[in-house]
Amino acid sequence: MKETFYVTTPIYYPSGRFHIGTAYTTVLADSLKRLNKLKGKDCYMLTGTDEHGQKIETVAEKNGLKPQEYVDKMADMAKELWKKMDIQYDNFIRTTDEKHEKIVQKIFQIFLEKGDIYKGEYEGLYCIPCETYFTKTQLIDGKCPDCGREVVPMKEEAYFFNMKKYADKLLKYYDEHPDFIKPEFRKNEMINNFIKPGLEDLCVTRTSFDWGIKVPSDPKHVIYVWLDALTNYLTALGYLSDDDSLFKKYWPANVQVIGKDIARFHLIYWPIFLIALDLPLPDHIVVHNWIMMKDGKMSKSKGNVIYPETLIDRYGLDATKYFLLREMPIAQDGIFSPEAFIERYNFDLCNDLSNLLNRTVSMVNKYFQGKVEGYTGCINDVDKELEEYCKTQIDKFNESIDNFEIANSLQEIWNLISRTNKYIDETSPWILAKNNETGKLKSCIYHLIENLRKIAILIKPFMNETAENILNQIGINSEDLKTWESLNYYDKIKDIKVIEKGEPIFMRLNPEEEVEYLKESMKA
RNA sequence: CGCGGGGUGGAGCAGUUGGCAGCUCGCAGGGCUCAUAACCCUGAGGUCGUAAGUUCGAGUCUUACCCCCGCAACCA
Repeated sequence: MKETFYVTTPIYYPSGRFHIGTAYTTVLADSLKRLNKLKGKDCYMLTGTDEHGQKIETVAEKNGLKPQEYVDKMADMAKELWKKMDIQYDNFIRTTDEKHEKIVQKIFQIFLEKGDIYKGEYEGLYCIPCETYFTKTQLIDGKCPDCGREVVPMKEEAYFFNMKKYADKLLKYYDEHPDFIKPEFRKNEMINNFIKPGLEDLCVTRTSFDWGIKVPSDPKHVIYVWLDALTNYLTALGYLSDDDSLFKKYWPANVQVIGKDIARFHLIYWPIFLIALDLPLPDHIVVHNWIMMKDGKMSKSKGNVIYPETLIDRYGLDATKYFLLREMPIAQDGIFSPEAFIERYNFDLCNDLSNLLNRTVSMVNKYFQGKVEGYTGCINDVDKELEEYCKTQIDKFNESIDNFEIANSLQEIWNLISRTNKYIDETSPWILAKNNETGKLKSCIYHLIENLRKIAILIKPFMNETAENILNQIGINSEDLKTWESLNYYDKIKDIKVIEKGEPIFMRLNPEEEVEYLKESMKA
């Protein structure tokens, strides 16, 4: 049986239009799925929407809709965006799915019976008009961060999950699985800020609104966000349902991708729920940082919000994905700026990659009527060095990927692209042609084509269309020459014919015009 | 003294175990013509936040101080 790979995104809260950060998380997960699929694994990717809660109730009302009507609309919006972005998810879970709701109730009952959940009182600072609790640190000048009005101390009956009971087990797990949390400093953040000072129990129900899953044994309570939301990763696979074959096949998850805003919930509460359910924990939880703007956080009031559609519609999906994956380090905030986007596009995609393909295809046509017969070995040290460099870069790529450093792994691919461009100057094929040094010329062309083939395979998980385009232009049709495994050999291309007139896969953009365009679109 | 991350040529960043300070962009000069004002080469530019210490030798270790950022409990 094939090795399985289960990757998840968070379920997104559809209280508004998805911005580029949401797209980034999803692209990251999708890329990991595609990579592992290419490596031959049996993959399953989950995404979805988190549709309950106070805020949804409020936003729906503002739009003159019932909560269910509103979330139906938003789930469609999400699916449409993921379609546009060619996200290959296998399941889209909605927390309003009846199947999900039933299992959440079941899980709640299990915890209740085990004594992990108990009834208590939730106390906090409450904004009456907003019907929301806030903590002291959330307040702005001591007032409600949403509406600016006074908050009052309130309490209500609520159920709590006994987190304290599991704190030691969680620490032990962290300790025994150093790769569980990526990057590692997030783990220390959790330990120092929350666990070491003494974990507080988590409130898992509310009575102040009812757009949520009811507690079966006490229906005036609805299950509050985290127990409902986090368990989606299990319910989506049919955990505790009549058909749990997917769960048996794919659990535990290999990688769960999240943003830093929900780190605490995924790094503390989620593993504890799993421990309490006596289930194995995921291999890795990858916490990525945020996409910031030059002037700080994206916000509508600053007029600096960039939506994925803006970039995709004008520059294409692959360019958009490339920028996100290349520019956003996992462990630091990345910065989006129109200038940076256009620079990446022109330098990396046009000058380096597209140009390499273009000049190579042109030479094969010019010197050999578009034909490449086969491998003729290494004619000289330059060839040999190039082959070795290629191998090294693939190793480096793998190393970075294993650490979820996607930006670095792309960097390694681009180093290979640059090295290949340099190889053309080192071998000067136009001189070889002039001097009728056919043997050397053949070897040079073969090496260029072979490197392009490898480059295409390496970028395929991140830029599928571009990869296919490259392979098509250099005439690689055989599926055997498109596999991940085929990165291991150098000599298998035989009797291919490149496209007669290669179209540039990326065309240079006018920086001034495009920066202007992006700035305008961000204001709107 | 809450915990953690960081301060490296004009900008953005790499720098595993201490051993001649690198990358991308920008700038200056050159090369080539297969390709896109592209591609390739060379050069200028840094007392690696400040001060002291350990060491034959520190961006890399220790201590103190200055500055920036993240986290700090129910916010998806």
